[in-house]
Amino acid sequence: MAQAAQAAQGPQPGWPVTEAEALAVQDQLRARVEYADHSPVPGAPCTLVAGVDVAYDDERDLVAAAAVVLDAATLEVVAQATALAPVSFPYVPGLLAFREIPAVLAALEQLGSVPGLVVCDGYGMAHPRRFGLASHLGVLTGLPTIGVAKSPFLFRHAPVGERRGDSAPLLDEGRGRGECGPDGDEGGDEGGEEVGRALRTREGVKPVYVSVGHRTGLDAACAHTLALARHYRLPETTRRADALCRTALRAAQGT
DNA sequence: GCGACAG
DNA sequence: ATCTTGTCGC
Repeated sequence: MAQAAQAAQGPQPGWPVTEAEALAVQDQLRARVEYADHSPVPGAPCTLVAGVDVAYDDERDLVAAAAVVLDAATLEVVAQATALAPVSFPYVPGLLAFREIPAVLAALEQLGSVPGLVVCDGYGMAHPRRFGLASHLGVLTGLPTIGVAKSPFLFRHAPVGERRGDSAPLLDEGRGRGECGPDGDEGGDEGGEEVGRALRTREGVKPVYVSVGHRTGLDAACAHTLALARHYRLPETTRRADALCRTALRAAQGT
């Protein structure tokens, strides 16, 4: 079924060290994001969907990543892998990807299968510069990706309906350092550009925040999220990856 | 200048 | 993210 492996390599040569370098990398990679949908049919039998997540121990300079592959229809685990790496970047809102990606890539590489979609714990297009960790991971792997976050970051949205499946546009009203300026059409009618969606996956529970990463459309991203979050607020992919990376980190700490 | 700010 | 006990409810 699964295979748990580990790797302990440092950040790649050329990995950004300063914020300015990281910003430059984002600006360069952002042009390679593809917005046409190439993701699988949501919930289709025998298609593979992966979830990735990381856990930190800054004290010991350690980050543990996990990648878990599920059957999109049954939500059963098909494969999983973990990887350890040194913390490659400090936490800076807007530059999260530089902290998570090296370890996540290592975990994905040790997977025995190639998923048709990768679900990230965070944002994709819903990012001050439209290049969140889901976008970043997508460009580096070429895989369709989406971001499903637990809080709205710097965006706002109208109240979301109470039933499962209800949603409201996530709007960028122009904060954070991204863009400002009075020119250009923001895409939306009033209130800013739609960068994602606040989506209710469970009745009476706080919504999740979905945005497009690479090679996936927003409608498809929401459909995938709903198909993966049938039992809990968060997609089964992120729940499984979260549990696995915590276990991997504890195991590493006891070493 | 100050506060907010995915994980 | 992480530090942390019990508790109310399906």
